[in-house]
Amino acid sequence: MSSQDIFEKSLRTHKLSLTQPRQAVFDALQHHKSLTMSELVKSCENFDRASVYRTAELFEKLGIVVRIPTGWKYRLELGEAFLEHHHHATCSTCGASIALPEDPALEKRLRELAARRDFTLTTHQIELTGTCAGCATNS
Amino acid sequence: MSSQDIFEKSLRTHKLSLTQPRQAVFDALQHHKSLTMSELVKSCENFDRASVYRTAELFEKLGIVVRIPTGWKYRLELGEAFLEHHHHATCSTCGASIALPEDPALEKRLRELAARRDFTLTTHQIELTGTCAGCATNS
DNA sequence: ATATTTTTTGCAAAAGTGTCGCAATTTGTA
DNA sequence: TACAAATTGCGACACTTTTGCAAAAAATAT
Ligand SMILES: [Mn+2]
Ligand SMILES: [Mn+2]
Ligand SMILES: [Zn+2]
Ligand SMILES: [Zn+2]
Repeated sequence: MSSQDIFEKSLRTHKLSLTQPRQAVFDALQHHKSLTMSELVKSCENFDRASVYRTAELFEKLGIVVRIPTGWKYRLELGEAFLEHHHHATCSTCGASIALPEDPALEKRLRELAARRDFTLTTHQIELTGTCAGCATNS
Repeated sequence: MSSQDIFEKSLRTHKLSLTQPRQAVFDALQHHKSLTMSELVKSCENFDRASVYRTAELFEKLGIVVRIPTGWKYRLELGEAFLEHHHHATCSTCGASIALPEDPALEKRLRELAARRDFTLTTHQIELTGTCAGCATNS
């Protein structure tokens, strides 16, 4: 089952139309791995800003995209149905967003932490902040 | 040494004035535990928006406040000189924010993860989302 | 295929967010 | 109290995001 299929199925399941702006937003997310809102708007310049915003909000509700907070802005990525679960480190000097390797031990630790507070975990977010290798060298 | 003392000392150390807007921003941060930018601006309505922004930026540089990315906005909290390092689980049903127990093993794991990408860690953020014990029972 | 119904879009306007230069005011110091 | 330096408030500006609504597109029924 291709990403496109999963995408279409998700819309169908929720009785939503597969429209041109929605396809364009999905394509942009597949092509670029990770986008800010303004990058996404630029990628969909044939369509109205408002439509892109509405689509992004909708996709987030459907779990098609996830919002990744990176310092002051946030980035959009395809959700877990399309990409492996992962976290990011954001360089506060150059703004680069670095995907981190999977770490099952870390994930397990989080589940245990939640369990200790009788908290039923549905999702979580980890964001590392600091300086990337490149910026550390050139300073 | 009170929080106020630490605050004043931080300003003095950097040869910065203790002004009315700065005190107001600090007070707001102490009173509310955690604020968005617009909440902070509202809390300091006697002062200009630009001053509040400039103060928030300054405080962040001094480490008096930390920026906590949550979803699409970010929140401001007093930094580690004023509050213990901690993370939260947020109940998506009732909105409760549950402080999590310290977990040195988790913190260590994060440092190791960063190291694997040659990333110099200055700070990090973890946010668990799910259902609290109370809401899980009443549903 | 075409008509009908429903959903979604584009537009235009407005509200919200963050930044900047500069004159006026406040602050620290003597 | 007076002076010099630091900071503020103002006003303007450049985005960014949200909203209502008529027009267009998409889904459904005929
Ligand atoms: Mn990623
Ligand atoms: Mn931590
Ligand atoms: Zn960098
Ligand atoms: Zn709850």
